[in-house]
Amino acid sequence: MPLSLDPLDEARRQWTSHGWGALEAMSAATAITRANQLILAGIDRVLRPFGLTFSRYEALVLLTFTRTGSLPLGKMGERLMVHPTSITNTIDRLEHQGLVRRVPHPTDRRAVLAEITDDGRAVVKEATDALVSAEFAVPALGDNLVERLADSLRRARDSGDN
Amino acid sequence: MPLSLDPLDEARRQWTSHGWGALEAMSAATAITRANQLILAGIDRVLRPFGLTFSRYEALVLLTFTRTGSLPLGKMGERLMVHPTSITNTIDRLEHQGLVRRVPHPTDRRAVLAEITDDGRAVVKEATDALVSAEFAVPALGDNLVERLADSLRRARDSGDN
DNA sequence: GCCAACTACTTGGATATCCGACTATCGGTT
DNA sequence: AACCGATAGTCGGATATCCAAGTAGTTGGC
Repeated sequence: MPLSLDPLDEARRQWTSHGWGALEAMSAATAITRANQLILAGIDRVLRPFGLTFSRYEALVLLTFTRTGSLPLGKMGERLMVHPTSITNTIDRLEHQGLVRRVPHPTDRRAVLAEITDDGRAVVKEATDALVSAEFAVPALGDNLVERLADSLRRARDSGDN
Repeated sequence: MPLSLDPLDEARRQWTSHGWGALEAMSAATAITRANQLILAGIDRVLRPFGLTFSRYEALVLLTFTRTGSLPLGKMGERLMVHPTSITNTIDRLEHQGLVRRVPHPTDRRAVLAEITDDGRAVVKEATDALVSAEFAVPALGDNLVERLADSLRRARDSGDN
């Protein structure tokens, strides 16, 4: 699935000729959006045989990285930068798949811990091998787009008033 | 909504200490995912007062950039790199809002053109002004993340076998 | 000129995400 | 000790996205 740069270039051309501003920021935003679409599609395709999506995979990896194999849902949402309700949904599905289980927090009765199961650990291991082999679908972007994206971001930073 | 780089750094540290591979590709994929979450959230917040999402805004801009103010749905899906069914959904909503209308393709009776309305043109103009003022939410990433993201992408390109 | 293969779009079903609102619990203040 | 604001998670509703499958129309080969 090669990305033609034409749409991005065409957008820059049209944007300029309409006299609209913030060209670099627009380019950066658009490039990130497209790159995300490509990478997410590629990663999800690699993960499908394991019955996982990138969201669920990320959640499992997070649990793998803790000493106890468990975390409060809220902490997971913070780390993954998603809304609390998204984590509830993610853990619902992982729990239904038997890859994590909900356990009560030992000291805070409001909180719920997600704890990875043995099955969960096994699946993460296999899925990680597959993702590493696929270089996380980043190569799917192609040298050109990676370079272009990096350039756009640098220029947006340099020209922005942030 | 500042992004702490800690989660990304922490992921790199843990990933390395577990002896997992494709570190740069993983970092690039994760950084793009996070950047996309931030930018999309920022842009959608700017667009909400206009009753638009980024998807619908992009579709309207695409139509604005054509001579006739219209395009076949399939072409739009190609340009925006989304599945045909997503465009159907997007145009459904825009049509319901009165910002575009479906018109039959003059020569191909399979195809459907989406044509921007006067209301659509007016809304795009206002929304664009707002987005330009907000620098497309790219500044929300912060200098650090933009630089880090650009670096990750470059290193992923250099270390990848693509 | 016909039929098979292809193309354009839509429909139905699934997942992920957000927001607003709600319940339960915690903790500091008075 | 009681209360009240803050916190943790869940529920209902909305949007965007994909995939599989279906319908309608087009086109090329024979």
